[in-house]
Amino acid sequence: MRILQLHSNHIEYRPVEKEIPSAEECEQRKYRVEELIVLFTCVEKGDTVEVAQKAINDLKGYLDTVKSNRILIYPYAHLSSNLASPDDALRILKEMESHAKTLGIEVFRAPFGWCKEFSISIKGHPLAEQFRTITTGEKEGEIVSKALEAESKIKSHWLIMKLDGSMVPVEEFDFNGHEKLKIFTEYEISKVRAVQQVPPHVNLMRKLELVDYELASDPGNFRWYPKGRLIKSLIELYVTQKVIDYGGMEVETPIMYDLEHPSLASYLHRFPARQYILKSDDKEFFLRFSACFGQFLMVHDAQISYRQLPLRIYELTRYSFRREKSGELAGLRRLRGFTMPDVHAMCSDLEQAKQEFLKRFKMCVDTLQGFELTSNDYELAIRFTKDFYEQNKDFIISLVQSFGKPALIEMWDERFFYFVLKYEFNFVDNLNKASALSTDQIDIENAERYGITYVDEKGEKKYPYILHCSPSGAIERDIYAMLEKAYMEQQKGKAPSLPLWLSPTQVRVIPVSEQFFGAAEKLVTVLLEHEVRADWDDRPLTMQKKVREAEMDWVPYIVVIGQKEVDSGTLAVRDRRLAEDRKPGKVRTMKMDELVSEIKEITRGKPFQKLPLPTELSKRPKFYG
RNA sequence: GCCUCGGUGGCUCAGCGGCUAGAGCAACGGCCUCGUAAGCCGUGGAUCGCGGGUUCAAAUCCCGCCCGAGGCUCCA
Repeated sequence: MRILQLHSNHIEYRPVEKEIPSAEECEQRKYRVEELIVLFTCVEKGDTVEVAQKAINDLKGYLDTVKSNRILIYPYAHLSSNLASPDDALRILKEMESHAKTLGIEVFRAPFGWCKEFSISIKGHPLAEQFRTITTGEKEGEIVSKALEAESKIKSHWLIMKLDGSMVPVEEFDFNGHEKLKIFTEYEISKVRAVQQVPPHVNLMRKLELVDYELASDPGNFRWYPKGRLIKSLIELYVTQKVIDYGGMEVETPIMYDLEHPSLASYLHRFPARQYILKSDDKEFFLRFSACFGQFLMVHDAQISYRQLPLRIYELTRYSFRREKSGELAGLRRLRGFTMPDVHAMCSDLEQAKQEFLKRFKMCVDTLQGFELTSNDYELAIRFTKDFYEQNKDFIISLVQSFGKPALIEMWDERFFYFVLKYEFNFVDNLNKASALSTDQIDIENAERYGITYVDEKGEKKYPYILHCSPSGAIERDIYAMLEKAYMEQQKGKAPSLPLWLSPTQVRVIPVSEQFFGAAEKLVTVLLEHEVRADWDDRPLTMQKKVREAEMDWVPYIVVIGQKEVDSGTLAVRDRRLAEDRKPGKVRTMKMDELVSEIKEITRGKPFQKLPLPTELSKRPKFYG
């Protein structure tokens, strides 16, 4: 509903002729009303009785402000191109009239369905002219809940699957030795609560100058400082490399799609309230919430033979957008704009899908390993329909056995999502919150919806099974998990750190005094030539202070250079990994090539990029703190 | 979205109706030229989140909004 609302000295109007057959009966004379609010009102498609009442309720405050209690409801179709039917419009307008009367407002209503002439005199004060758009606010939510209503009735059975393949209800499982699985299970089922505290990774991401909130954007859209950008970029390269090794074909697709596109609409309307909508001319676009759209549309248009299956297609979205409710956003854990690797596999039949699924399961474990996250750091959840379980018991058991720890099971009596089987690796953080990292699912619905087919041996078109996998989960969330894990280590008295291949500075060189600036710079040059990220501290501070700051930057190797090193040709290397129990890192004596080959060995197989910051610390701005 | 808590120099925080709004860190200037987690002195820097209201007087009390966190909910 749209209302042009005018605080007027008076209005005069006269019905001239009927515009539609269903026009209201009325006296064809001149009407005049003094000292009132004129509501030029346009009823739009989908407006309900609730909208009518809300329009009047909202108006009440305005009437008090301008100290008036007289209104004229004037039907005015010209405010929208999405009109309700005349019958509906009249019904809504009458509802406004009667609702206003019950609130004690003096109401006039101009006849509906007439071509009218009018003249009006409007007051000049700042609040005199207003335009309002009224919706129920819950409108979209209602569509969602209706779509999901049937689904929410379907019962989930919560179980734990042990390594021998047996399943017990969660209440009967002995969680001794599986504390994190217990926390995760409780989080999934009952949502237990934690203390009030800023998530540790939020402080760390800012102190380390990686990422920060951007107040000028929508909440949940972050700014990335050089060090954070480097880390994110390295992870992006790393995950992409993993997927290409597995056989993924990397593509790139648009971030926005036509809201009215036929194959997108049905998928989309399941969750209509979570989109960013973008207007361009008179069209509306939504920002993608996953890579599915672009890839499915691309595969839809492709000629695919059974010989080419499984067909793996991959994109790393920068970004995917989900307009999560504001209360759900939390640091890097839950964002509105995030980076998501997404690899789909089209498989000919269930047998092929299962084999492929297993292969990808291993890829996921392997990918997280690169972040130094192992099965000790996350919990497996598997979700499936009862039917699927009955027919594929051994397969599901093999997943749990391959994982090596008991897993949380959610089993449904009936299928209500588009998938029959899904798993995630869930990270449990310092606040006992769980969030999914890697995930994969077997989708039996979307091939048909998107018209994705392949040609089988007999020359017939068939719908493939589609697997949806994110081997790492959102990149931001990987960083969240690493920072949260580092914080846990710190609580245990260890030095928190990032994996060496992700450390923005791998080697920090600290000259003992200005006399050794030249030597320090030379060391850095050599390290850079070997593709080691090195920098040196040329600021006018004491050496002790520089060591301290390097430690607070989580620099893995700190090399102090003075007369001794210049004379001996060796390096004094303070090794962060050797720090224990809040004691400073041990200093090792090493040759340059030993240090380089140690770093090369530890970072082998991982991507490398230069640090996008000056190598002299004095030339770096402080982005935070 | 709802409920609760918070927002004070770049950062962390103190002040919670009444002197010119403070401290530490950081920045800047100078001294110091240093051997593995904070050297010393000085200078500049604040529309107290934004808007409105109450009051002789508002960072402080009230209302609305914005941002963050926690809870509820949600997580394709």
